[in-house]
Amino acid sequence: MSEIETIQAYYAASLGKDGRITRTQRQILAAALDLFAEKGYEEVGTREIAERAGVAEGTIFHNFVNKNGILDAIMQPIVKNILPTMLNTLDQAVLDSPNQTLEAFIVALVRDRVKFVTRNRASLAVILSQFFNNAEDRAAVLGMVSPAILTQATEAMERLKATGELVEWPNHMILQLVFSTIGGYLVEQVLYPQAATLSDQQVVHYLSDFLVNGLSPRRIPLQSDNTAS
Amino acid sequence: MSEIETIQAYYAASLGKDGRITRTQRQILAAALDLFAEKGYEEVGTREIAERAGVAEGTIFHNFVNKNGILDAIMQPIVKNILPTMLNTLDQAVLDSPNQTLEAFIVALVRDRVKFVTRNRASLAVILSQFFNNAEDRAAVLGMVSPAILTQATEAMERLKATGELVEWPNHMILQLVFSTIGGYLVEQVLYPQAATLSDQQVVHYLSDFLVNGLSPRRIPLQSDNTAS
Amino acid sequence: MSEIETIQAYYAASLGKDGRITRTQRQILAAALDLFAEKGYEEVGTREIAERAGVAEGTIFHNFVNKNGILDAIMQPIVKNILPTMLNTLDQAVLDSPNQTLEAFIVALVRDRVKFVTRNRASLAVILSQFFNNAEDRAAVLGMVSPAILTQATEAMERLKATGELVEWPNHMILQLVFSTIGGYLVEQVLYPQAATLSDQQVVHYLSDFLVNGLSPRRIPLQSDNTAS
Amino acid sequence: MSEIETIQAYYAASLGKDGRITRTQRQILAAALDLFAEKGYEEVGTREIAERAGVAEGTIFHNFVNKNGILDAIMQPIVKNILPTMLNTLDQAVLDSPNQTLEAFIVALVRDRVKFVTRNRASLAVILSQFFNNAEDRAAVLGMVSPAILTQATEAMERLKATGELVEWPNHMILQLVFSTIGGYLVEQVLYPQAATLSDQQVVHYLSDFLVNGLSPRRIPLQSDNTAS
DNA sequence: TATGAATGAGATTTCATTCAT
DNA sequence: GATGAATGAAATCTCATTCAT
Repeated sequence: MSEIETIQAYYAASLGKDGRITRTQRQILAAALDLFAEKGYEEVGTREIAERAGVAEGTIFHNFVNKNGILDAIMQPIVKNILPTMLNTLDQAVLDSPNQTLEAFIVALVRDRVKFVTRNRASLAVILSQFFNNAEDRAAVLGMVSPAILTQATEAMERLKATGELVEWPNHMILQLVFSTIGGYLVEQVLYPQAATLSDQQVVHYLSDFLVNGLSPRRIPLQSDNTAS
Repeated sequence: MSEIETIQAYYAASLGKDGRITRTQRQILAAALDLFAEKGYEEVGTREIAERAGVAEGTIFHNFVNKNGILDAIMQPIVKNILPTMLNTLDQAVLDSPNQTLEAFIVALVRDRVKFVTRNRASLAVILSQFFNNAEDRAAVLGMVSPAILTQATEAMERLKATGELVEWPNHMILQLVFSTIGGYLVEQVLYPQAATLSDQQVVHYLSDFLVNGLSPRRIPLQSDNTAS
Repeated sequence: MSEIETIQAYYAASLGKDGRITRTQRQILAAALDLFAEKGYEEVGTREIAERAGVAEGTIFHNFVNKNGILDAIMQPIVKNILPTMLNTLDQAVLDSPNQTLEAFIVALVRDRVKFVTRNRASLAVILSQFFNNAEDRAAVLGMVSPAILTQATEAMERLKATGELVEWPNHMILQLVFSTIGGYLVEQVLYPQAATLSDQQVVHYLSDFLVNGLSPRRIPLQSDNTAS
Repeated sequence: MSEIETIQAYYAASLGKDGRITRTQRQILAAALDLFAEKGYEEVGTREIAERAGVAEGTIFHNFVNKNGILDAIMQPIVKNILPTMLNTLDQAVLDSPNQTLEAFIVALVRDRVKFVTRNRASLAVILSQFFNNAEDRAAVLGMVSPAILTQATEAMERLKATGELVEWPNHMILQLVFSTIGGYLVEQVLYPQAATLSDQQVVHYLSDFLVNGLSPRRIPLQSDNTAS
């Protein structure tokens, strides 16, 4: 994953004539982000957004064409740029060192995600909400996982299984467990932004350790212990 | 948890005068459940529900007072029971055999949830959607996690830690990981109902095994092995 | 004015097959009377009436055909029977003694009205409300003042003017003042049923005295006094 | 009372940003006033108002928030001012000439009210209707009779009694009679707007004369005359 | 006779969007 | 570019009334 980890940096690309985001646009986006995260897209009216942003209702349509245009402006940078980039980064790491251990692999994977979640809570709340509420938006999020990436991920898993680093479970199930663990952290952060009792570093440690142990091939002594009891 | 594992069984408690759910009410609930699960609560109109249910629009309001009343009738039975019974199971398992292994404990927990998810996909889809979309509904779901239940869960974890069955991590983190793992399965089922490639039994095996290994105390040999490599 | 001064006595004539008013009908009428007087006809729903009456909604239509049927049952006895009777009584009194003084005449007039108002507060509240809100009901109330009665009243006023008992003002204005004075009392009673600080007898005295003095021909000394100052 | 005698003049205070009433708002208010006066508030739909006003239905809600908002805009200026200014007049009359006769005093009072009624027939019809129909609106009208104002009125009456200008009756009864006389005229004007056979001046004369004679202390000669006859 | 579930026409209200200024 | 009044389609909801039980 590269340096671009904040949404603001992406607005320039999609808004404004000369790659610049207007003060007005920023006000509207900030207001909408707050409100969407708090109440959900459907529950927020354009009048409300305009009021909180301190602009006229018409100004919203001047700048974003649609109510949906605001949502796009919030989701696009993450869905179209950051997440794909992140997935590519993951893949690159795997490709770079084919004989990497599961631990190193997972730690790298988790660390990036945790940082990202911490930095983009509000936007992720909106994306998460849309993901579960709108089939189209869900497709958009899922669509960014290109088949190529999936293929590469599958290859990585097979390689790790071959070297005895990964349990011999269906790849589909392994992926689900990895996503669940990271996703669960995401959900917690998004829903309780205030309760950050652990440092990012600690979280990375726990999640990685949990995943590594959960997905490592079962050792003989562990099995015998269980059998013995 | 035990006997009550289908939503229909709960409707009786909250609807109808003598604990019975009317044919009309069932029609409306079925239609609404389908539509909500498919398009999301906000996207479905009462007219549409009435049409699919084969009743007049007024009949909806006669039976459920509100559009929101339908949603309540769908969510209530699950929301009011899923977590409490889940933790009941946990408590029961602990009471039944205080020196039980983490494995048996988690297997019981996971098995119940997997069955429940499989049986109540549509309703859970609606609840999941509302949970992320509507602060009020989220509060309703979370509000039912009474402090008493949390205390019980905490006690159970402490006991397992004391007997060396559970890793010495913050309880909060352990809970999050358990919820993540089961929740991830829930999300997958809810979003891709068709793709059931694994049997319930297999899923229970994988999830349990993953959790048990992920949450077991780290063995010295494992650590030294890792360090050695 | 005869003895029939309470509404209940009239229900028999318009309801029930054998001139009897059912227990159910009484319940409905009582509930409706309360509610109409409190919130106004339009603001009260049939569901509400049924609830307060402790009957099913259908029962109302069984007994009164219409929602409007209830209103009719409340208004009819007064509008169709009592008020006309009262007006005829008034006329009779005038006819019986053509050379009566204004005082005796007005005292008789006022006394009957005051008693009537005191006894039928609630129903009068409903009638008053309808009078100002519904052109049709207003016509019904006004229609009960037959031209014949008006003619007789005019004759009475002319006679009193001829004998120097009544000011030489337009009859129309004199009637308005009489109605105003009595109507003002009606309004006060209807709107503040609780605040009955004066006895009927006292009220009759004040109203009569006020009317007699207000409508007596002006004496010379009074005029000269004013001029002198 | 003085200058502000038309409702339009009051709208400015409660509507529009810079104390101005929009052309659209005036159209809506005019249409609503006509319809409410003609059929009563409950019988008029917003669609009907919009049609007669020549605007879209949404425009009503854009400008008045509620259907009830229109009613408020019609009632407020009058309700907030009619009684206060009425009693201001009373107070002013007393301050201007403490030794004024009852006659001059009542003439001033009546003249103001008669003018007001003549000019605001339609609005008063709506208010009158609501007053008798809706407990809430009634409370609003009555609620504006502040204790302070009542105190002033009472003091004025006591002063007039002390100077032998006013009959020694309960203040409450005197007020009722004054209100009845003026209110009766109001009702007549509101219900039969067309039948204006008398000029304002004549009406003022009759009502004042009636009140003055009705409320003047009874002269001994008058009493003896009556007794003698 | 009494019931109360079902009805559906119609009422109010919301809201994204347009457009003249 | 910004405004905000106006729009009208569509949504939710109310309510008197019917009718099978």
